[in-house]
Amino acid sequence: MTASKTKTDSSVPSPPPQTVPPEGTCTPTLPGFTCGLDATLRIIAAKWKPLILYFLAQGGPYRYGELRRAIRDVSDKMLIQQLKELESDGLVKRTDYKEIPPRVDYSLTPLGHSLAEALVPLCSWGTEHMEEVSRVFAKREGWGAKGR
Amino acid sequence: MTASKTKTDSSVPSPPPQTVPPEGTCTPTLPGFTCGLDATLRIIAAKWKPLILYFLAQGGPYRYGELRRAIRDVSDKMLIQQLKELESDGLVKRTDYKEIPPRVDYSLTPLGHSLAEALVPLCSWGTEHMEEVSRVFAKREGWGAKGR
DNA sequence: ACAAGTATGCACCTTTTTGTAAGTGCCCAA
DNA sequence: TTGGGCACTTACAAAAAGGTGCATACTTGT
Repeated sequence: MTASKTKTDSSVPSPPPQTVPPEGTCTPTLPGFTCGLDATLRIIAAKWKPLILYFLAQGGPYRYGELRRAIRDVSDKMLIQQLKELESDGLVKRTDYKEIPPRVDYSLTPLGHSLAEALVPLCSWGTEHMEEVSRVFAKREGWGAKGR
Repeated sequence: MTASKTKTDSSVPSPPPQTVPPEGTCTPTLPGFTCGLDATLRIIAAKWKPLILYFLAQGGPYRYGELRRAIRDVSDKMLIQQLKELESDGLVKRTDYKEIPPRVDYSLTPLGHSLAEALVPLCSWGTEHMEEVSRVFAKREGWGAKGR
């Protein structure tokens, strides 16, 4: 077995050969998160969440249908589902006008805004390196059955 | 591009009801990506990739085993798999010393480095808002069967 | 000799995530 | 009446993603 289960550390002979290297930069402040990045990822790691946040960040509040059309290829189910999670995580605010033909809109909370801002560099990176990125994808798709 | 919805307008009632709103900020330069963020996500959206990049970014090159121990809970399969993808995507460089007991190490390419830097804000966000984040998780887990 | 560590490969299987299609209640326009 | 839009909801797949465990080839420590 490889060392997965932290069995009893019965390591006797030469136990600390290499210590887990970087320990400073990431603050393991709270239980469960290895570092800030880890914490962040657990909140936005979903296919459409970053896009939703980013979209909401750049326009004012959006109505459900607008978002739906703006974010290409997202389905109702996914959009609603992720909006709900974002809402219950305190990143997005949902406003229901309780009107007869339904009218609802979504906007960012301050927390959501701050996260959206943290996403900006990623967006820039993608824009700046888009050629490389698309080359990568050409490779993946072109080569078909192997890479991934 | 704040509030305008392309209403250039058609006073004509029917056909173009609402156009996809924000079209400026994200540069839809290349086919397939709706914006830079989209492109970036397609490259790093995997459970361990951001963590791998981030780790590699803060120490020099790491040997396979070190990474394995450093990134808690990752399995051999996943680590290797994602390292390979990162390698073939040009973000990570693998150096095989071809020694008898295998010895290999991984480091970031310049491209990988730039991406890792774009991840810094996310890491900071997580660190800064870790309390909120863990509250969110307490809710999710505590409430069990409903939320998510 | 035997266990353990090194860096992977591979087959098999479970869990998560995402997608598809259809349906709801209500209103307006043709 | 039919059709469409609005904002969702639900049941049922399909597809990823992730995990476990065994194997390799070789060395070193016990």
